[in-house]
Amino acid sequence: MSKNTEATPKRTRGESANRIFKALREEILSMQLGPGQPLDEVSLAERFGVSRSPVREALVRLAAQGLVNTLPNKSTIIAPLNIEEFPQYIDALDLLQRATHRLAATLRNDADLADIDLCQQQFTQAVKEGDVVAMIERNQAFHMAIANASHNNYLAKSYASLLDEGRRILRLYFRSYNDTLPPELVVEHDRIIGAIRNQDADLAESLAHEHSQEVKTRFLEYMATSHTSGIKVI
Amino acid sequence: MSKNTEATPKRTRGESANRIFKALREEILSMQLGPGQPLDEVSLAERFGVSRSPVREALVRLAAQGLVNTLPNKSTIIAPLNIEEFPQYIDALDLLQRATHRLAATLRNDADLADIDLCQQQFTQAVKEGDVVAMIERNQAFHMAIANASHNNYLAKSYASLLDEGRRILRLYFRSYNDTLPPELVVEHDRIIGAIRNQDADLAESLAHEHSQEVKTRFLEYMATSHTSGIKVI
DNA sequence: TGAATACAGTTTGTATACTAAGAGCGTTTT
DNA sequence: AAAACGCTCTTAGTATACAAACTGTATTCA
Repeated sequence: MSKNTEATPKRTRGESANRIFKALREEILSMQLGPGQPLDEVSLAERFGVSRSPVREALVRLAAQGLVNTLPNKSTIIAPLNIEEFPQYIDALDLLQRATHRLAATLRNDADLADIDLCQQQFTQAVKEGDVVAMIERNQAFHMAIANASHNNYLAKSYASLLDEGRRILRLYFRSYNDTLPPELVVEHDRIIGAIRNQDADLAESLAHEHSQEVKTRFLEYMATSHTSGIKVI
Repeated sequence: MSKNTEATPKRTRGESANRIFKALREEILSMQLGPGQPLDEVSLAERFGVSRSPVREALVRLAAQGLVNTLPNKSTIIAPLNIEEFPQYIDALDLLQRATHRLAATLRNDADLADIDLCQQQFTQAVKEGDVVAMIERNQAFHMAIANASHNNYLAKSYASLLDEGRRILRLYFRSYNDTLPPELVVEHDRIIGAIRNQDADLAESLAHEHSQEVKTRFLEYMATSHTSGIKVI
């Protein structure tokens, strides 16, 4: 193993715990760190070139967000993603998505629209380049820009945590298709933008609903597919 | 066979941070610790008889829940509750409350109903005794029992964080009326229980909506009341 | 007199040291 | 030979030590 640490030379005081938190969070959400994988405090400290203290702070924050599970006196592991709760997840996502997108259509201002456009632009770019990880991230940013345009922090915060949870499932889903990206996602986003720009709340909610149901359908199809049917077991 | 560790009272290791977290959380939500009040790590460590390490862990977890704000290199303070966002808060609470209570009416089982009944019993007791802090806590437990009966962890978790946030506002509200408790709250809860027991989803949602709107109306009336109108300034 | 700076005190952020709780493995005891 | 005991090793939880940043005050200089 390389002894190369990720320690930054400037290391502003009070930022190292935050730095580790964001780095680990990104690796967990992008599935570079798989569910169930143990996280050792000492090796993390070595990797980031700090002591265990900021590492522990980062782990506590990750645990508070449900991204890792702390086994008392043993280790902390990447939180498993329980696929069996997927229908419930979609129900919750659908509700919050409809609510935020409907409110956004009513309450959005010019600055909100500009933010949304920018996110969509970056999303489109990621799809074009076939960068799945970036696409998932930009997709989340796009919907969060809309949620912020709803001007309801409470709904936006709940919605954000659901989108976080979903990033790992989406990663799993696209990975199963060798990371090919369907370009119709861009069109769907464009339609949502149009509804919000025209302040058509009913249409925005309806499109948000279709969008979440589409995710549900696609993922359930993927789950129903037998990936081992071509393998002879006897 | 492993030993029954629950029986041994010396399970202290690994619990002190959790103990401090729960104690501080309760004091914040019950407004014993007022918004804006600074929390000093050293005095907290002295108070709980531990070092700063578990205290810091508790503070980090509280910060993750939004109950305290960490000012870098300075202090952590109890998070201010921003009354100006109250209408947005009620919007969010209303949405999640309707969703969870509707789902609960459809999906509840006998164990759920027993839990809800127990919470309502404890809530009634607190109202009878005029114990406002206990009443607010039991009210939250009652609605969370219903949310758990919805069998959707994602919605329940979002709803729980909103109820947490609301505990402080409710405390503020009742304190302004010298902690007198209106007994009709018990009746409203009983009606909700009836709808859920009868699996009347529409009624359960409707009652949940009325319930949240009632909180909104009462609180806005309270906010609109001029508490200084009897004081001559000139 | 007023502003700027240096100094001291306080408190957080990080590093390190110490302790206890499990996990693995070998030895001992029937 | 099998189960129980104990040894060691690893790792998390806690305590303590040290360093950096912010606050306030007092002194100095214009």
